[in-house]
Amino acid sequence: MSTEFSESILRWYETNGRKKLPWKVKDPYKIWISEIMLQQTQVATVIPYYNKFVDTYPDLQSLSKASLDELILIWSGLGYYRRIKNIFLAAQIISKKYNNKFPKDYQAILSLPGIGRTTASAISTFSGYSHRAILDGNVKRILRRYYNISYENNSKTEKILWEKSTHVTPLKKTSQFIQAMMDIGSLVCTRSKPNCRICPLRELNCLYTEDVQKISRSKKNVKKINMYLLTVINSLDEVYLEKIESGMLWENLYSGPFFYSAIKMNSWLKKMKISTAKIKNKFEIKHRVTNKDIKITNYVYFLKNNKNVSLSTENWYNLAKINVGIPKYFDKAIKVYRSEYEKDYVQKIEKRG
DNA sequence: TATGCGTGGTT
DNA sequence: TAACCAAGCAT
Repeated sequence: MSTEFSESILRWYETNGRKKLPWKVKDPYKIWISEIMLQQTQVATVIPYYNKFVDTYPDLQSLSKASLDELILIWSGLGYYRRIKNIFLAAQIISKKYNNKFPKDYQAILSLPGIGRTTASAISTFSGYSHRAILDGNVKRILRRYYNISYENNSKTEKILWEKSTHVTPLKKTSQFIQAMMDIGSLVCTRSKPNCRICPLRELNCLYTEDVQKISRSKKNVKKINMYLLTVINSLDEVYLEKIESGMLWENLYSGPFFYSAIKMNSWLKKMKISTAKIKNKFEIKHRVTNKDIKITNYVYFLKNNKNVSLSTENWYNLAKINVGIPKYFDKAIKVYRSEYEKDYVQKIEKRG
């Protein structure tokens, strides 16, 4: 164990650490929810989602009663929806196998769906159940700079980084230490323009001068995709939504029907007996996911009487308060539509500023 | 083991 | 604009 390293980090934490984040609590359930939300997601984005979540589901008992649809609704807009499905599955396991008490055993935590080594170690350590190192993006960046380790992303580098993290992580005040590392990573040892002047590792033989030349990684293959989206509205101000099939992007969320070719969209309209004369508006939305650049053309249809079409009567949702989880692009589409066609909505938006 | 998974943000 | 990153995990 490297005492000098950890003592320096812990001293910094005393005066500069983030000790008042909403999930700085003792409840392993709440710590778990926060750790899942924080996977690949920034603190500022998580805070409102976290507060709403623990307000709605304050404990494991309330969570275990929730349906997947309800959980997807509360997760709506946060992204990486597999995470909430795993929370749902884990809640069922905790309910049946652990009598609705969050497990204390590290291997038990690690075996829950959606929980890998870093998340298990963070939950376990923050809950006071163990004293383990983590290896998130912050810790990686600090260690790479401190030890001058290349930015290669292979299993060998990963192994070295885990060894280094375990090496510097103390067995006492472990919780404060790993929190401090993440705080330093996001506040001091930042990706661009790190503030070495105020870094606690400055006088500790940190090897950082400038980032080691990043290995020329294969060009990210971002695909440009056209998507054809249908926003079908009826005279009751309801919108037609379908559950997105498993295997698709955004599976289990709800959306207006969408297609990856205009031909398929048109044959769907024909099958549903929706006359193309009913089209009310058409506009474009740009939406980007990790490796896809999606140009969405949204076609708005208005049906005065939806008895003449073949759409199921079960799939209509109040436009002003859609009570199922929808992807961000559909939220964008609805906002554009409402701002153009609902005077009240426009006024509300203007009032809000 | 390289890739898919969402969204918001920076450079 | 395009590339890259953010409290990673599962396959």
